[in-house]
Amino acid sequence: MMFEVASWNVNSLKVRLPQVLDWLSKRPATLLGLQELKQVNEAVDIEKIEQAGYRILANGQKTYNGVAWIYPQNWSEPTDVITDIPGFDDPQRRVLAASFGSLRAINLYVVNGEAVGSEKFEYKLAWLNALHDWLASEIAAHEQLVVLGDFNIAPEDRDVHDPQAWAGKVLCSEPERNALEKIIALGLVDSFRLFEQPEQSFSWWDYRAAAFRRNHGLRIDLILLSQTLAKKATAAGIDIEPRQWPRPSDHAPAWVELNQAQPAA
DNA sequence: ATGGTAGTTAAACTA
Repeated sequence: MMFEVASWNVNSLKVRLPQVLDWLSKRPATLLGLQELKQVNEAVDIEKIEQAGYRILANGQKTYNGVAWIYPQNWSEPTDVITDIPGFDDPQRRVLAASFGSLRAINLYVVNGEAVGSEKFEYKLAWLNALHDWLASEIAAHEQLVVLGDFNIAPEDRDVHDPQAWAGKVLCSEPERNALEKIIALGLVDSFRLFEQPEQSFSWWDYRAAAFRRNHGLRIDLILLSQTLAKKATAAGIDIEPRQWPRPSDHAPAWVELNQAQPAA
């Protein structure tokens, strides 16, 4: 009675949909959060997804951003869908919360932030601050909560291939890490660290400079669990195989296995 | 080495 929750920044769903369905074909009972769709909902190839036995709930945007849940066809329809941080005015599609039975699932594409001190960096911190306040109420309301996505923050130095080179830089800087710590301190657990992991485990590698071949990566794709769900986690990891496929996303999928009946299966 | 690559969209923007 297990299922899996996973997170994958696909950097264009149009390009990567075949890879997504290929990846899911080997792990059928999976709730998959996608980021960087780079397409509007109307452009998503729903037929291909349904042929593979899945459904999609999307919050898309043209060219940039966009998030979605892909869930098994035999699950009941998601409810209580939220597509924005409440009260935070933002034209960018970065948030998708939905309930699958008693499972509350929040999918995030956190602002990248460009460079410490930039305008986009200030937007990132404001966004994270608003996220924190919203998640406080979500955690209070839902015992079984998963918050996942591309956080664009490496939580600790062990999540960075060269901590000295990245020290103080965007994705690793203190203000970002503090904001993430504050969110986790609301009562969430980084599922990846519940289990022993290989050193130098990363989820994102720059396309440039042969970064993947040299494992010059960062772990910025996270699956955070509420205390109740953390107790049900039986394994977690990052699957680097799709990063080795032709024409890959620059991110690899992160996953966690939960010892629990599938929502409304 | 302030480079390099990838996606979208049509020269520039974002990552």
